Formats: sequence, structure tokens, C-alpha cells
Amino acid sequence: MARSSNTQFAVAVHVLTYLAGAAAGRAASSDELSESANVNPVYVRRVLAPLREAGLVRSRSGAHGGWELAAGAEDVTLARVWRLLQGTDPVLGLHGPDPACPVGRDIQSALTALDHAVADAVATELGRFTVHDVLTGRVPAAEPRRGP
Amino acid sequence: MARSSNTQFAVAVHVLTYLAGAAAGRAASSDELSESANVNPVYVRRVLAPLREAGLVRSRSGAHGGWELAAGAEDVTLARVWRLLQGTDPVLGLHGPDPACPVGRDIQSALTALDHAVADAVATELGRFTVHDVLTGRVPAAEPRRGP
DNA sequence: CTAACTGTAGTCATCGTGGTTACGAACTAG
DNA sequence: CTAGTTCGTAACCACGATGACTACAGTTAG
Repeated sequence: MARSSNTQFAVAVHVLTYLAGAAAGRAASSDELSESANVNPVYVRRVLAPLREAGLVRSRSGAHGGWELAAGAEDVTLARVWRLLQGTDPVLGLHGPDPACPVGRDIQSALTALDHAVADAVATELGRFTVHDVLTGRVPAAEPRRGP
Repeated sequence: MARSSNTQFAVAVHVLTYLAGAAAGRAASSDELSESANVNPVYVRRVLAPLREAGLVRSRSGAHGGWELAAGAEDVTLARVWRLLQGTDPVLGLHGPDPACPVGRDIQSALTALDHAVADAVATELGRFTVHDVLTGRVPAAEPRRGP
């Protein structure tokens, strides 16, 4: 019902982990990264673009070019990656308001406030982990999702 | 880039708040609710269906039928609503794995674990608020989203 | 120069999301 | 009992987000 069909964060974490592990100390082409993440090379470059602008990774054109980490894997929190890719987009969904409904307007601002609070909560949770943690398996165990 | 284009949670919160406020003590038709939330009546019924099965709301067919809260507005946390509508769907996006990649498989399980952790964090945050809080404006102030 | 890469702009197929219609069942008023 | 409401649900459709794919210009090592 509410499946987040956006894979950019997952691909970013995958690629960063790959760069920190299998490709440590050298440059990996977007072609190589795309095979690891099982996506398109162009998509890899699109996802990595904002991370490069933020200084998390470096890229070089030409032969023997490619991508490499521009920071230590321990210094890159997943929160940072998530914020970069999420931008200011809503985490929960927001519905179009009815300007004619006074009650509706209040609910709109409440939902917006809630969205920010939830975004902060997500960032806080993701801030507990780094790319290095993912590489070394230091992430919470995958327990079955508990029901409501 | 990662806009959550699913409005079910927002609509549910809107409708529940309306039921607790403007429609307190009576039954409101999905038509009336749909006008308040600025969506389609059928969509209202679709969103409310799981909430009814969970005992949050009641519905009656026939003339003078409609929807009403089946629990106190103070007893319905937004976390409960969110869990009901989110189900076990991923909060972050997950990408298709490459079964041939040993590193990829580890990252898959790490991402799944992270998704559960984030879902719990979201639920914890939303658990701090109830429908009554939304109705009375007791939600966090809408501060501008802070950058990464 | 040539081969290997990135950067980016397009185009396209697929799928999630909601709007809309339709119709049967349930219920109330008269 | 009949007429008018309202829910429940299926079916179909339009729109938009997503990511694959192609193409091509710019860059760099050998």
C-alpha cells in the first residue's frame, strides 16, 4: 500500500559500501558499480552526483577513471547519505489541502510538522550507522517486522 | 527525488481528526469526509477499511449511516494508524539484489535490518502523538527542514 | 590517436497512486 | 413494502514517478 519504490538510498549505500570494501584504494567505474548493485550505470552516476557535490565521493573522467570515496567509511553516516538524497521531500505522504476548509488548513500544518519530526527521527536513527558499519555487518539484526 | 507520493496516512489522519472534531457524536458519510480531505469518497472508504478492521472506527450502511470513531481520540496514536497503513512495506526503498554477488547479499540483509530499525524509529516518533493532539494543535511546530 | 570513462540529455516501459464508474448489499424512513 | 441512502468492492483509466536504455559530447591515460 505504501511501498517506497525509490531505490536511490539503497543503491547509494550499496555502492558506498562496495567502494569502501571491494574497491578500496582504487577507482571503480560506474559500470563495475552498476553490476554490483544490479542497476544501470547511468543510474549509478545520477545517484552519486549529489554525493560527489557533498564531498563524499570523487570521480575522474577518462581511462582508468571512476569513483572512489573522498572520506573515511567511518565518517560517512547513513543519515548524511539519506539527507542528501531525500532533500526536503516529504517522508510521509501529504495530501492536497482544501483551502476552503478551515479545519483542513490546521491539519495541513500539523502533518507538515509531523513530517519534519519524522524526518528528524529517521535521520537520528540512520545517524547511528556508518558505511563502515554496513561493510563490517555492524547493523541491527533483521528481526521480523512487528505488527501494529 | 524520493517523494512519498502516498497520501493514505495523511488522509487517514485528516479524516480521524475530522471525526473527532467536526463530526464528534454523530456519523459522517464518506462523501462528507471526502470533501473535507479533498479526495474521492471511494478512496476514503479504502483508506478507512483497515482502520475499521483494527477497531479504530465503525461504519454503518444505509440511510443516516456513515463513519464514527470506535475509540477515544486520545487513545489512537498516529503510530497505530501508520503501522496499519504501512503494513510490512519498506520505508526506505530496497533495490533488487544480484544473487550472484556475495557482497550484495550482505548489503541486502543490512538494508532490510535498517529498514526495520527506521520503521521502529518512525513509529516511536509518531507514538508521541494522538488524534486528539492533532485536533487540539498539540503537535511539534513546523520548523523549516534543516539541510544535511 | 585510441580506448576508457564521466556527464547529461533525451526517450521509453513499467508501476504505484487515486479518480471514477458501476453495482450489489445493508439499512432507515415513510 | 418501497424509496432513498450509504457502505463494500471490483473494474478501469489517467497521471506521474521511477529507472532502463541510447546517444553523444567532454576528459584522460597509454
